[in-house]
Amino acid sequence: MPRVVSERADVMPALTEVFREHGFEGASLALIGQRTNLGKGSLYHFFPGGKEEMASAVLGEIGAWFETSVFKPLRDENDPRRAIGRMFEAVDTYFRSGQRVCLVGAFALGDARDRFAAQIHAYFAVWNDALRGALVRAGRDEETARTLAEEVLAAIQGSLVLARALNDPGSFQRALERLKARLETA
Amino acid sequence: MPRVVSERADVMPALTEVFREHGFEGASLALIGQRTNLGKGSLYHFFPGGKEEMASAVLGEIGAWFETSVFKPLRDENDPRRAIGRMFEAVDTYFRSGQRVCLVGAFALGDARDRFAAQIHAYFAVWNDALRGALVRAGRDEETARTLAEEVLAAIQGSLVLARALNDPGSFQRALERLKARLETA
DNA sequence: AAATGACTTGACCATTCGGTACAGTCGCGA
DNA sequence: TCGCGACTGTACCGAATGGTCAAGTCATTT
Repeated sequence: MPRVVSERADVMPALTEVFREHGFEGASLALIGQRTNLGKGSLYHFFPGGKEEMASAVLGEIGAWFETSVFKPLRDENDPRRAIGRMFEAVDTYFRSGQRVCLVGAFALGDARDRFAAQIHAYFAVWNDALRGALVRAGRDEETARTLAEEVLAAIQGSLVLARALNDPGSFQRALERLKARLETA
Repeated sequence: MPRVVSERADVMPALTEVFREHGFEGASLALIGQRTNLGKGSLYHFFPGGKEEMASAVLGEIGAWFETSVFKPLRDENDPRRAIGRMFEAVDTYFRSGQRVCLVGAFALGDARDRFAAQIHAYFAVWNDALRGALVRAGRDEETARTLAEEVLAAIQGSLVLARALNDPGSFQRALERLKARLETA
């Protein structure tokens, strides 16, 4: 039998995909095991806390990715308009132009909401804040920026729901285009 | 022991709430039984197809409610602006001003997507169509109406996600106000 | 009053669940 | 070369899962 020494990081992509496709309750250890090519022994070696720790790690990784690829640029980049443009690019890539679902959003709507409330809340709150800040730096007044940021987040999440429900990724792409256009016009 | 003769319709509200709160996988028969005050025997008497038929019935009832309370008025009412206003009222009531989640949206994002693809698709497609039609009758050109309808549906769904994630029903209410304002300005 | 049939109960079934235990297998530092 | 510790597969656990079923209980019909 092959000994494939792996580390936690190696299984994260597969783990993420399983939770994204099946939700928390739907992702059984059996399924996780076969998708990661890891026995329960290994799984519990890397995640002593079991399924809950696995899901939490996935949320953490997603949060970290967005932090470096989206939130931080929104806060730090000199040109806020450029940062916002990059945000849309990153979002489009991440959600595979609407073919992928937002795990955090799915968790928020489902039964995993309470269990991971803090991480789910943080994801959206931090994004909202970073975007609002960038909009202010781009010249919007505080109130408009607040409204716009909330609107953008909701539109992204909602269009992902629609894309998935109607089996039409175009819903997501069109939403992104609309949002870009709206944020560009001063 | 009390004999409480019930019919299918009596258990629908409780059934709906269980699926809404726990999703398809998360709603166990034990949970369903205690929330409906019905033993498995009765449950299987009313829904021979088991959990799947229960969830399907719930989706059907939701669809029917929206059909008579939202879609049909959008299509048939003489004054399309009035119909749209009523749609927002109905939606606000139905989702308890953002404290309730959209079961159809939650199913669309989760693992129940494939199982109930047809019903999920129909819900959004019919709504989209009815709203687009009303917007055209209200004076919008075909293309604007199509875009606006899609935008409204996505905004509603997205703001429900946000409301739930941020634990702030206000996200939903503000979204509804914004949408109302946007659809009123010709 | 007997029969019917919708409704209910609770025991029961095989399967799967998340999780544990443990006997290994190997890479690596001493 | 030896032993430690990281890693892995598998057998196993009790509980819970979705689902079945026989044996009722009654209100209604006849």
